[in-house]
Amino acid sequence: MTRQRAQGRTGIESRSIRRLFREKGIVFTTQREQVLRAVIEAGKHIDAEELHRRLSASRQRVGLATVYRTLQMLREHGLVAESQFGERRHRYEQAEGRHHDHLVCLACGKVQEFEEPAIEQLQERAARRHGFAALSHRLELYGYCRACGRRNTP
Amino acid sequence: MTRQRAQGRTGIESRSIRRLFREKGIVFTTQREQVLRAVIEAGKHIDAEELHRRLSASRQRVGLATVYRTLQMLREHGLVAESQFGERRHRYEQAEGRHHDHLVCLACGKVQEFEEPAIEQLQERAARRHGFAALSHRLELYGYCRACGRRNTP
DNA sequence: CGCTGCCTGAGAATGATTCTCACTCTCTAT
DNA sequence: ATAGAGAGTGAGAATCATTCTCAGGCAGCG
Repeated sequence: MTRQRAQGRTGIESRSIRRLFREKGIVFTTQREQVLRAVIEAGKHIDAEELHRRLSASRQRVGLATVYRTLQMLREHGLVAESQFGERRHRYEQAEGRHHDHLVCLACGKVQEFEEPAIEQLQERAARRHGFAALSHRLELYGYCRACGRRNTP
Repeated sequence: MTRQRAQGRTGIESRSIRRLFREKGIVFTTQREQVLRAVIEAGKHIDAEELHRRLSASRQRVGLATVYRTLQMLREHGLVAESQFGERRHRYEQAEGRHHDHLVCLACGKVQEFEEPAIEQLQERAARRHGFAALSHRLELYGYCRACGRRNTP
């Protein structure tokens, strides 16, 4: 298979993951390392089962229960982000420094990301107005992407 | 476009629901009437099972499967709105003319609604910038409500 | 009023996620 | 290093919201 992927973007060495975990107070195990690495390599919006499948195929076997446990733990530590696009299952991606939201196409299912800092500010303002201290949020727009929109709305 | 709604508060007569269904091309059944009426009477964020419980207690018995089927159908016709507040189950409410979003308290679980028309506009703009035709959206802010925030962050 | 076909209900099925618990491994203190 | 304590793991069972199945019912048209 392909070699250790692009060391620049996704090629986190074991040593740095170990250190990352230590900094966050997370006990290091190879399973946890594998899961985090797989989420990062997947690139986008992967679900637990697919993650489990990939891990079983290559590298070391990791139990499905552990995949779920680890994803939840990584989420609590802010290392992965969880979304749900009107589907039953959750999807995960590496938590970026900057937050982004999602455009979900109802026709082809494609999910694209977008950022709109102004929205974030307004959200914060709206929350504050209600005496609410917002920690995180989830914003998803449902509709038709460029390709499908052309097809469906003449 | 007739603004015939709010017959008092909950007192929608059978006749108007019948007509409403007809206008939407929905076959009228007493079960469907009961479900819609119960959602409206519940007032806020009720889930399918609770709805089923209430219907079984009072009025006519309605099967759980029918509750689910009907909720989905009413949602597709824009008569009820569905949300999911980080829980497993979905919650439903009467679809209002104006859209609103939700503030979900991570401590006490309380859900309050808010409106921020400016956010809606920005969303629309962001979507358009990506060639995306937005039909609906879902925005939830997670954090601490006024009461819980005082307790947790002194 | 009688068909035709959509609607309903009870229970089974589904499927994503969580739980259980015996066993294993990590980490810290020796 | 090493051992001991305690947290992590895996396989399968359990959970549980939701959907499916299909025999029997009604709605609505003619």
